[in-house]
Amino acid sequence: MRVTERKSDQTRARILEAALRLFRQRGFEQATMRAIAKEAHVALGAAYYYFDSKDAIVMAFYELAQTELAPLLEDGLANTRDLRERLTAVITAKFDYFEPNRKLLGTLSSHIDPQHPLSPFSQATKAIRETDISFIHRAIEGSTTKVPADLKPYLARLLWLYQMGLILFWVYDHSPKQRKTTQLSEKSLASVVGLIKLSALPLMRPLRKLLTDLFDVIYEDHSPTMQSRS
Amino acid sequence: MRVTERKSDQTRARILEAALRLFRQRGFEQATMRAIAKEAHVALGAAYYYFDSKDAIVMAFYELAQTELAPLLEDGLANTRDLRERLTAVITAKFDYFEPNRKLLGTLSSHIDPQHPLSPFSQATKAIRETDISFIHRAIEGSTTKVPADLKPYLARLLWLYQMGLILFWVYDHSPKQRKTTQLSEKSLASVVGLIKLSALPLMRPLRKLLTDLFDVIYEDHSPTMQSRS
DNA sequence: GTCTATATGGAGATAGAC
DNA sequence: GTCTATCTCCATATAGAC
Repeated sequence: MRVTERKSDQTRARILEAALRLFRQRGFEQATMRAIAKEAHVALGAAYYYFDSKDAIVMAFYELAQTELAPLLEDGLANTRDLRERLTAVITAKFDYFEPNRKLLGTLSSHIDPQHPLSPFSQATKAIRETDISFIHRAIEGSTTKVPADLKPYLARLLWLYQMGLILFWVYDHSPKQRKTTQLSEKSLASVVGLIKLSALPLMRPLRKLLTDLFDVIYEDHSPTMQSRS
Repeated sequence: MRVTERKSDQTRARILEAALRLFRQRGFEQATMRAIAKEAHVALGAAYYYFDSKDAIVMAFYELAQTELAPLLEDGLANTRDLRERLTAVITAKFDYFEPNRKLLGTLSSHIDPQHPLSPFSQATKAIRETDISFIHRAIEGSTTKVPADLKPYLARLLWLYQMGLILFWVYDHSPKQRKTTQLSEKSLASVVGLIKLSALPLMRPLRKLLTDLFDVIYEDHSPTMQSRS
């Protein structure tokens, strides 16, 4: 029996799909585990057999999204070497992919707290986050734009944060077809790329330093360090 | 009987205090209405007599905070005319005041969604928000720093957002005594004020335009407008 | 008007039979 | 693996005493 055909995998997938369907229709809180189980034609206990908790379903959604998104991001990066266009491709791919689940992402954005497992900044989502950042990294690396050496180690994370901000705005953007987000993306992206190019001027070194210093403070590790005695 | 002595006001206050105490001790979700009622030495029903819901208690906390914060902010603005110092005073006053409830603010920051009543961006908290912004406005107006005319209508809201960002960071800052936030505030505040002064150069006009344009997109009203025919 | 006692209904989660 | 039956806990509602 091939692994991909295992009945349990199908059931699991069915439950996940049912959950996503309900999340979309009625939102996260309204979609109770009972309703999800019913929608998937399994008993409540079965749903809990496959997913430890309701949050675990969300985690599975994150992982599924990353898997499905990867090739789309690949495609986006294949077509151009212009930095602005590359970043646009990455962001647009995400908007397109998440469009059906925009409202779900909305209620999930409640979890800003890095301590909460479902937060995009949490330990639990670290692998997903790092993969995501690596796409931004590649968008930069494969472009024709030259990035100053002192800025290089920071830029991908910086742009990732920027892009998370756009997504957050998008999630709560109630304008028709999220037109405001489109405008905001276009205008701000042009500025951002403009600033990156400007920042390459030798004159701008102090400003770059300022920025990277701020970033160092934010990411600085304050947790009690292990005494290593090699 | 003086209004301030009404027994019901005392009971109400006692419930609010009990709630805040529990919120601080165990966090928002763990502090159940039952526990709050017990802590306040009233029956569960009494708590609901004074507050329509658990969220209503939080709203009362917001309002209390604003009332108690106002004179502290006044003081902060009375001592200096330097813009950086004035902004620092406002932000520091808030950090100091909210220190005991930092974790509570943390769980409340879940409500980023402007649709949620408890969100700092919601309709329900608009009055509080506007008062808060007016303090930033006064910090700017009473300072010696000259603000370009085209930037003026935007600056208070812009700095308010910036300051909300700092508070958000502070709320999740687990470094000892929130030292990271202190560093971040100091460094970024100096830059911000520096940028404001720089932005006054005639040369910088296009950059100001860029910024205000972005801001217009964000705040632009997309809701169906009433046909007014006066 | 103020408050107690009790009820409702639904949530996430689990134990244990099949 | 999958089910049924059940647990526990909660926010909230209400009837009616004082």
